[in-house]
Amino acid sequence: MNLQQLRYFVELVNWNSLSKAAEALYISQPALSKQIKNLEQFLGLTLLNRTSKGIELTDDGERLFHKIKPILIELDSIVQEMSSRRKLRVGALISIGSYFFSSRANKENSYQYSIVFRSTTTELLHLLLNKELDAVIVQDVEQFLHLKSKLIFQEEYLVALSETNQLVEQKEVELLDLIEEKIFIPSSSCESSDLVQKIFKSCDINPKIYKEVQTDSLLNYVGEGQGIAFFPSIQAQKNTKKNIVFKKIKKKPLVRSFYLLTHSNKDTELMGQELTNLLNL
Amino acid sequence: MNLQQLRYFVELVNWNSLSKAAEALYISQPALSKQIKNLEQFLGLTLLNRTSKGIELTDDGERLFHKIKPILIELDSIVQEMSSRRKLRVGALISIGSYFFSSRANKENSYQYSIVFRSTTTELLHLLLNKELDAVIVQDVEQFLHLKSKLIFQEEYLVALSETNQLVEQKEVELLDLIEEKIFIPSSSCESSDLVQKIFKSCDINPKIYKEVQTDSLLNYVGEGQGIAFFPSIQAQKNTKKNIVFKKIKKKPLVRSFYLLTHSNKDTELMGQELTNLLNL
DNA sequence: TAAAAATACTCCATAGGTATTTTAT
DNA sequence: ATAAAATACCTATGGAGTATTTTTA
Repeated sequence: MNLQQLRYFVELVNWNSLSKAAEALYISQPALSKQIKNLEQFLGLTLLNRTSKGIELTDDGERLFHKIKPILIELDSIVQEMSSRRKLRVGALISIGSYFFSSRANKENSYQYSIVFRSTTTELLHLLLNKELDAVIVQDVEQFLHLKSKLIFQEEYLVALSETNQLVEQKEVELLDLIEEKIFIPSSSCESSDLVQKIFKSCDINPKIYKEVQTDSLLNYVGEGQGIAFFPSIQAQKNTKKNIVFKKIKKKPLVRSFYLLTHSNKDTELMGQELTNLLNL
Repeated sequence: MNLQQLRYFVELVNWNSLSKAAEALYISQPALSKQIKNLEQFLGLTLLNRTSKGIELTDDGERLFHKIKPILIELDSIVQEMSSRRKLRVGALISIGSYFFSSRANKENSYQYSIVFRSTTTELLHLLLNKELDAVIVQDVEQFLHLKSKLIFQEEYLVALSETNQLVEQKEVELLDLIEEKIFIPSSSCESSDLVQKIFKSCDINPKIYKEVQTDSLLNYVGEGQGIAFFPSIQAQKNTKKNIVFKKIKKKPLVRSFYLLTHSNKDTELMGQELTNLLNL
């Protein structure tokens, strides 16, 4: 005996026909027929009288129905109540999250989401697919398998220049202006370094790229006038180094897009506006 | 979510270890681990804190436990009560049943068994294997697949002679005395006709066998002195025809055995003595 | 390093599907 | 003849197993 059989039986009582009930349950008539028979065999009772014009409950069937229906209702309400205690578990990259979520949201737990941070997109997707997370915020992954996707935010990259660089005179710079510059990118493959390399490759430009380790170090190199680097505009806004200037790039060739990935559009809706509020824009 | 997971969870609470609980549940530790995780995923909650020295319930786990346990207990009691309404469904051959069961047992339904009659052993076994019956009474089938078997009754066959036959002088007859007689057996293959033929074959005796249709007709032929026939002693006792004499056969070469076949020895025990009472011996 | 839990895989039971047959009106 | 349920057969999901790895006191 299992819950499914009991649920089938209780629904069945609303109809005087296995076929109709099966339709209402979105299963085939033989499947329902079999499950009801299994239930009868388990109990050792006949629950239905079958006729060529439908079915009717036996006395035992009536008795079971009246005893089981309240149980199922109570069980459902317990599940609902327990599930309502659940917070939507959102995952995001450490590199994104630490910039995007206000400390208030993170610490006071005042939203109905709990947020966990992981270092790789792969790990986040894995957690989502295993349903250990309800949603993940990923960069530049618009589609993945069966997951539902929603674009939640786009952000351009700015170029960081030393204040001694002659390009600081221009209001905005062209990508082509930068081909003679030494470009510093994070050494470990990350969304930003991947994006930069991809864009240059797509333009058939072969710039001088120097890999460095830390975001902080990148800024140091730039500040010393040794080369340039690219930063998401939000990171640029947080910059405190005085000898560094950020310039927009014409036509915004470098843009990162954040997508919310979930299993169901319902979850996406649920998070909808609140997620935007959560973002520290 | 299913009942199994909930039952596992409730049992688990009695232990502070997945391994111990798994042992108590007679399943492997990984199986329990996975099911509890599935339950957690379904609810979107963490029910257990896992440590390297065991587990402890989270607040959500505590809450679920206190809500679910009474439900499971109630469900079990409903199942038990429903199952107790079940009568053991016993099947028997028409040919046996109409002789063996008193009309009182059959009609008043005063025993806790319901009895159905079928015309073939095959059909009975089929119903038992499909669990549409809990037990069947079969003739001369001692074992069948995994079914549990219990010998409940044995009965010898008597030979029916015309009162004009010279063998009526003897108190008992030998099987060999009968080889010159015309032997009437039912034409359609039944347990009795099979048995008679089998016994003669095993003795290397080739008697004159005449197939007839009905048991009643057999007695008519015998009464008219045209030949002999074999009958189970209980049928012999019921005979009302005055010109027929029944004689025991020396060494009881023709005996039929009735077995009770069930799925479980438990059912056999349950029926035990009461079944014997039920038999109209 | 030793325990407990989690993971990776394999296997098999069974729920559910489609096609067909049986049954009763 | 028709409508409903039952049966036969097939497929695929998931529960449970064994072997192994990970974690943490």
